[in-house]
Amino acid sequence: MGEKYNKYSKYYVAVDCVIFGYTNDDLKLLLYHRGFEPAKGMWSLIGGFVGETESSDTAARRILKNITGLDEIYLEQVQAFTEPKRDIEDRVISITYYALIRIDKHNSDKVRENGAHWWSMKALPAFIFDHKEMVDKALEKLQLKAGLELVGSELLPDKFTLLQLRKLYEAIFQKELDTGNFRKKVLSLKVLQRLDEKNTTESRRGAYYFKFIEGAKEKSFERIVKI
Amino acid sequence: MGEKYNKYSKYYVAVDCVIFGYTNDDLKLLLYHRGFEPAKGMWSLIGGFVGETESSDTAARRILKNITGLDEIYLEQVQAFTEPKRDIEDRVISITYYALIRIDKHNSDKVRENGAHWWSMKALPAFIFDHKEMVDKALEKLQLKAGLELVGSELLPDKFTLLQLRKLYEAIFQKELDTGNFRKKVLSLKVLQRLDEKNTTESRRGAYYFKFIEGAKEKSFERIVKI
DNA sequence: GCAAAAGTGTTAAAACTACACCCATGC
DNA sequence: GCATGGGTGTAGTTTTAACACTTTTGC
Repeated sequence: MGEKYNKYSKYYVAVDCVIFGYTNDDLKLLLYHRGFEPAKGMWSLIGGFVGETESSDTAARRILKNITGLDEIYLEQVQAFTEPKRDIEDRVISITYYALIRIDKHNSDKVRENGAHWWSMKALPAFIFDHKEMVDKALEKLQLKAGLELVGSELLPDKFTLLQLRKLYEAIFQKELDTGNFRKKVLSLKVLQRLDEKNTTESRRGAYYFKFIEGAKEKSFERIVKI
Repeated sequence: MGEKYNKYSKYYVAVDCVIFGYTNDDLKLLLYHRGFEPAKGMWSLIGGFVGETESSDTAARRILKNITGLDEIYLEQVQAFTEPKRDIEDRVISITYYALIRIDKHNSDKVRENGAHWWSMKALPAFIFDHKEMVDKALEKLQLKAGLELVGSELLPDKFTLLQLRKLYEAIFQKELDTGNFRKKVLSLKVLQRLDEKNTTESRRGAYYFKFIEGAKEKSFERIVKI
């Protein structure tokens, strides 16, 4: 390696992942419990250091695979957090990502082994360092995405009802949405296909299942929810 | 400092700034000419390394102040670029920012001394490393911002005509906008105040100058240009 | 008089919003 | 029969988009 830069300092570089999942009408985050001082008992995002041969994207995928068993996770960089004293131990630059996880597909034993737990977004615990800020930024970014294109295939089971989809959107935007209007908006995008099968567990009448049409990306930047 | 992390590697951390300015109906970028091999003759964003006591935000402000003489620049983080081999010399993580500069206010002598030049977005030169990608991402982010709130105070002189504002928007979105509709949309936001003074240099008839009303933030997330 | 930008007006289509209302079914 | 979500319909308003037209003034 060259030595042109050696009057400058180097720092540790880590990734932290805001892992969103969705079950039971509830948007959730996968978090680690911190079992040692300092900040023992608080919760942290799942993260790790960036290795010498990998990009931060690759590192995030490695870490996510490790803990959830899943490949091909939807992943987006949020931003870098760089305050010199953000980590108590030493200077660490954190590059934050958010990930969308199908809880029904992930390896829950592995998660448990690793000491991670799913927390509802409605009642999050105390975070270490600047992790709360990371979560806030990640949610903002998720809202931006969900407002411009229909998310769901990354979070819902393969087949789902429009109630489930609406509840997901309500969880993401943390507000209630009109049943009829949401339905019309979503169906107008032509990315969902109705199946000949009904879900009868969530309502008396039963609601048709829908699935995402393979490869049918809605025309970009349709507005789904006004933010 | 602690030694808990010392089995991990450290890397150089730099910031690169995509500096937007606007003059003569033209959106511009401030770039450095690279005077040495490798990649001699190509152009690079303006950047520098992050010091031990500063965050990347602070570093970006320091570098911007150095080259433009300006404090209080509008600055937003774009994202981190982390490919292991993105820099030829050694591994450097780049945290990319974009900045909006009032060209009429900046110190152009200083810029010249530093070997920087303004390039029109319409005809950009060849960039080193991944700097082209940084510019693309920065423009996307600027479009997102400009689509949701009225930018201009950061790029235009204190008083400006609606023609100038529209030309700025056309430069940002790289497409033509309807005169009448743009005018109505922009004025409906109630953030501009018409002055009793006309600009007669850009049209025969003369156009009223406008200025931004101090502190009048439009209600957040109005849509100005559909993206 | 012409060109060029300033500024206003018109109109149809599309999108948004807030509802009302009937349907199907398990309890 | 009633509560619950499923699903459709409607009506008023707002927003968008395209473009016509009138004004002003230097050349």
